[in-house]
Amino acid sequence: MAQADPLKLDSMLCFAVYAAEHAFTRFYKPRLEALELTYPQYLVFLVLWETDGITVKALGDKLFLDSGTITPLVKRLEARGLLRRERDKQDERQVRIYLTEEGRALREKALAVPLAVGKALGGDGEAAGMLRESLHRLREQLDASSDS
Amino acid sequence: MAQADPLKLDSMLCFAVYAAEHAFTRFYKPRLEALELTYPQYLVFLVLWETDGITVKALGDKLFLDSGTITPLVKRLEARGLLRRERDKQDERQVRIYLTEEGRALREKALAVPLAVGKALGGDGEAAGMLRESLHRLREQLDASSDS
DNA sequence: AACAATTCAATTGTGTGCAATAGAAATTTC
DNA sequence: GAAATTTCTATTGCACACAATTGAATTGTT
Repeated sequence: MAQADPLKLDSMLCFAVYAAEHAFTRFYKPRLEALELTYPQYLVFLVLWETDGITVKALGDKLFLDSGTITPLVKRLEARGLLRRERDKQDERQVRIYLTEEGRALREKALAVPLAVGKALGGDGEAAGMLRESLHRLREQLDASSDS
Repeated sequence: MAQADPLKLDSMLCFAVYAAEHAFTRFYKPRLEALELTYPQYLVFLVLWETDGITVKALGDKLFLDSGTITPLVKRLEARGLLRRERDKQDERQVRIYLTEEGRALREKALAVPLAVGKALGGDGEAAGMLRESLHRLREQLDASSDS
């Protein structure tokens, strides 16, 4: 049966995504207080712990953020001594981001965060994995249509 | 099999939600240009077209936004003559929001937007419906844990 | 009725997020 | 190898988004 009212808020996938995203941010906030990180800052560290020395561009590509967001975000983290920005010697257009000892050390505290998520969601993580893949496909479909 | 690295970005449900939300915003942006609305402004109108005369508080509850976000957002729409804010006579703490004729007229143009989404996602909408319900449950689980 | 507690909208301050632009550096084209 | 194009970071301006606070209005208590 087709939707009677095509503009009904609660029937919209976009709003379900929007609301879930805010719920995640609210959920993370108190859990990230021990690290003194905001959620986007936490995402930056997830990338850096995997790939130290990444360029600003590559970081933005991974997180789907542009330089207008990344640059000030990373600068705040640099001001706190958690990382260091350095222009690439081979290609001086690029700026590479390196963790400081303090930034690397944050990782230990961060391990508690995904545990809290797992606890909140319950289950064995299979349902969460399926949902994650559905969202991945959704993002690809939306991005593919955005170009055209 | 449990996740080898619990801090791997691409394995995280939170990031899948985060990225999908941004993709939706990017997707909507050009589609909402005909209405000259941002995505959050569009959400406000979805509510108002359903429930004209709603209070600022109730609007915030529906969209999971607080007064610090809603108040300036609605004021911008009022400045453009799309709606009108009026203090409730019975309870003067409350401000009710009423559509103007121009705000009501926007609805016609808005009908094209969900059609574009349906086209981008393909299918009969069943998969989208399932995904929407999964996200709804996810939000409830996160909010329930946020309180505690 | 008087006072305390609660509710609600608005404001301030900080941190994203993106469009548009600027400017430096590298690459391509000729 | 000089000029045009592209790539990359940074900046500016505008719009969310939330925490914390304020102040007005209402409700609850005695």
